[in-house]
Amino acid sequence: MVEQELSTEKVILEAAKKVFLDKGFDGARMQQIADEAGINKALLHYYFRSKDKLFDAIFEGAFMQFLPNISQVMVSDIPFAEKIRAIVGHYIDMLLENPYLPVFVIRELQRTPEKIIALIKKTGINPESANQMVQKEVADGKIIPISFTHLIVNLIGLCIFPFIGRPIIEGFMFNSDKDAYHKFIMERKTLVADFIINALQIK
Amino acid sequence: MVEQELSTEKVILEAAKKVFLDKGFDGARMQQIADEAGINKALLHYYFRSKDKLFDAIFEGAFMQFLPNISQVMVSDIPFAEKIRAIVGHYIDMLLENPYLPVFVIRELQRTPEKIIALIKKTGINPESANQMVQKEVADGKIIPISFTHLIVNLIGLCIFPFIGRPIIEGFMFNSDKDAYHKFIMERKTLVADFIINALQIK
DNA sequence: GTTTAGTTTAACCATTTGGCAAAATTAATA
DNA sequence: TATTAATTTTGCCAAATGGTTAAACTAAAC
Repeated sequence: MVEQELSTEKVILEAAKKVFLDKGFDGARMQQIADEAGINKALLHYYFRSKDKLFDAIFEGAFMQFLPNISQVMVSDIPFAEKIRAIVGHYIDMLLENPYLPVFVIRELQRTPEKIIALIKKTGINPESANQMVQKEVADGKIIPISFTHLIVNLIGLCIFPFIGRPIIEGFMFNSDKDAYHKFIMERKTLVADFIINALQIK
Repeated sequence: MVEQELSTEKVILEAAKKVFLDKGFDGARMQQIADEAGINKALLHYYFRSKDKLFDAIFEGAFMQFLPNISQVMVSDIPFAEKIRAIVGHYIDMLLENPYLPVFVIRELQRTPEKIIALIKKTGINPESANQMVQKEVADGKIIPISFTHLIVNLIGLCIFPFIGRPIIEGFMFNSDKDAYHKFIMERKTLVADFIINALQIK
């Protein structure tokens, strides 16, 4: 038989993701997840023994989404400036679709840092190729001397802060004008890339 | 008579600040705060009727500390580049002394955004003078066209992300080498300012 | 018709917030 | 100094919250 509707497990995972993303582990309630999924609390435990296990089931995916995939773009055969534009553009697009992701990851990063470091290491992500790519640009005199770490920290910081600080930016700087905030984010897709490219340029 | 030791209220506030900063409202426990203060749990309720009230008592101060004081520097009579250096330098110094502050504020900003927007508005902070200052630089052709909002969002994002992302940067990029992380932050005091100044320069 | 997976109801129980009255301490007054 | 009043602190417990489990029920599969 064809399952036309989502399986219970999927429904739970989706509900859990929604609630955990919004409230964080400490703020989330099993009851709220059950309500969101349209089932009862006990069923959550039938599928995922505990709150912790349920959380783990959604966390890895969410966290992986959070990490920008730098390496792929960095080793591709396009000019350096285009690489920056591509990474920033894709990353901000992802953030537009998952605006709660940064706050969620940051919160959990503070709660269980070791667990998350272990997760990154497990994935085998390796910044070495991207690092060498950047250092070659530096050596060739194409960009100012800067370590890969500083560069990537700058890039991510510039991309995520508008999402992290949304309440302040939208509520205070834009007097709760949602459209103004959205326009602001859209502007940043090119503005941030240009900002970085300009900052890296040698005078 | 001279009170050589801190009053009970101060001790409680300090303990509360420490625990709330680390764990957030949802993660903090009254018992833990009492332990930290070396007093009885009931005494917390005697001084501050509820967890909410105790939280409010520490929040405003913490939040105000988080906001960089831009206006003061912006209207001062020094070259624009020096203003950027001053703001970034002071802000990173403050973050070095209060490394948990950004995550704390971000977490609570997500939990009760309205409350915090109201708080900012209450303080009467006004970005207008700083805004005009920046727009004059733009009009005079000293820097590229950029809105004050984009500029300040860039600046804050560049400053706070290394603190927010510390576990990843220190644990993953620097293989848990604390000294390397600290050196990295120190480098950023000048690097971030230079990065911004360079990015704003017209070619 | 028996077994099994999925689901619900109901309850349990640990944790945590918060209230209250008594005890202890400090300050004020006779 | 003794007494009284006010403040601070403690121990204890009520109430609520929230994660977890047990038991019962349903429906599908064999």
